[in-house]
Amino acid sequence: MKVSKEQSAENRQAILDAAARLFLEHGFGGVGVAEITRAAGFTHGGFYRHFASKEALAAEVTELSFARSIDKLQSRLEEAKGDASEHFRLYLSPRHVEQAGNGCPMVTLAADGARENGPVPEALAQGIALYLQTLARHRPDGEVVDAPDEADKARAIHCLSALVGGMVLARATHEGAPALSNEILQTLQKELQVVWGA
Amino acid sequence: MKVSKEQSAENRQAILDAAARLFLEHGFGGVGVAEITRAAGFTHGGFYRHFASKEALAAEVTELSFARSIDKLQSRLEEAKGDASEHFRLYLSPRHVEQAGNGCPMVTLAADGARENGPVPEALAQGIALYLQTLARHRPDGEVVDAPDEADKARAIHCLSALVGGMVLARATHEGAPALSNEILQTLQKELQVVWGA
DNA sequence: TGTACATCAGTGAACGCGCGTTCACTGATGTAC
DNA sequence: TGTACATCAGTGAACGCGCGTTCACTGATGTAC
Repeated sequence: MKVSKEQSAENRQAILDAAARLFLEHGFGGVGVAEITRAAGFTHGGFYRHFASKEALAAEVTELSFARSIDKLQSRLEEAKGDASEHFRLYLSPRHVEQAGNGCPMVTLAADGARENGPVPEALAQGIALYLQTLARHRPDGEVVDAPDEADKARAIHCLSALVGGMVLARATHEGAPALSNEILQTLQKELQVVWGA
Repeated sequence: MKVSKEQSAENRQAILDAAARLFLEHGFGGVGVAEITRAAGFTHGGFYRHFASKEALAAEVTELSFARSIDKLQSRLEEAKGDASEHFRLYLSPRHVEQAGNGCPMVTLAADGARENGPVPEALAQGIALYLQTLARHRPDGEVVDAPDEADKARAIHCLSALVGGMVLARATHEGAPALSNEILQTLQKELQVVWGA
């Protein structure tokens, strides 16, 4: 049966939200179209009324996840007036280790998506560039600059690399070596506070 | 036809080597048993004389890749008498961005393998733990200690996280934003030299 | 040492399964008059 | 405003394909005598 335009738009968003969560949890290859639409409350046949292909959905999910991640980063930095420690604390939390579905797209999708063809790698590169730029524009003293200098960019690259790598390692050791997983989180929090504050 | 024991052992190793390269390039899900055995010079049917399953192969590849990576790290640190800058230079090189097949297993396999079931996650956690321990035992002044202190461990976690995360980001931006990809490599090299040397 | 035979590494066809995608169909929506 | 009809979101069966795995077979290896 046909549904109203508003309902259809809501349903499309429901598929997108379910896909974002499931892709972040299991990777692009780890979840199928049928599972995604089922999670959104539909059957798989109607999927192609909303998206041209699974690949197109993956690209849109990438964009959406980065947009949400960057919003989160920006609001945290602005609330704390440039103090990034709260962002580090939330990023490097056990919750973020366990709940990948609402987490950072760079941890789960970057390695995966870089190997894809089609529109995903481009969305990925754009997302990373924008994330880094956002981070670089916020200085430790609370100032927000339009054109970050070399030190701002270096600080952003340093912190983001350590956050992403640290989360990859913390997730990978979470089951087999949970003590190490926690040590990685705790240690990076202290280390990055120095990097950011210096 | 049957082949000699020596030949058979060589063939098994050829499959293992081909699998290591292909898994590191395309991830565990991105390459099939048939492609792996073909790359090693055989047909897929004989695969199961050497390995119980694709999963078992993946676990062995994980162990092998970590062993090679840790050997590489150790010999580089020992040759340079504790100066890690040569290791950072090689790790953060364009060659490592482009040739994942002979590169660090943490960049490609960690996010992938942590989501698997079976023996892979365990091998992954063990590999990361051993890699970190090896790094922590080598001090900047060239001393090699048996029991690293807190500062040694923090240094190791900090540097490894940034290396892995940096490589993930450099790979993900390599096609879509090559200038940024290079900037990440260059910046991290300088930043980590400070972290290591401090 | 020579011979007869059991072993088993490798072959290639076949199996079953899950996946992305297509399609005929349904029936509520939205529109033309 | 009311009615007849075209549209199209969603359904569920079906398709084709590639994958991991199995299996009967081959023939060189290695062993028992």
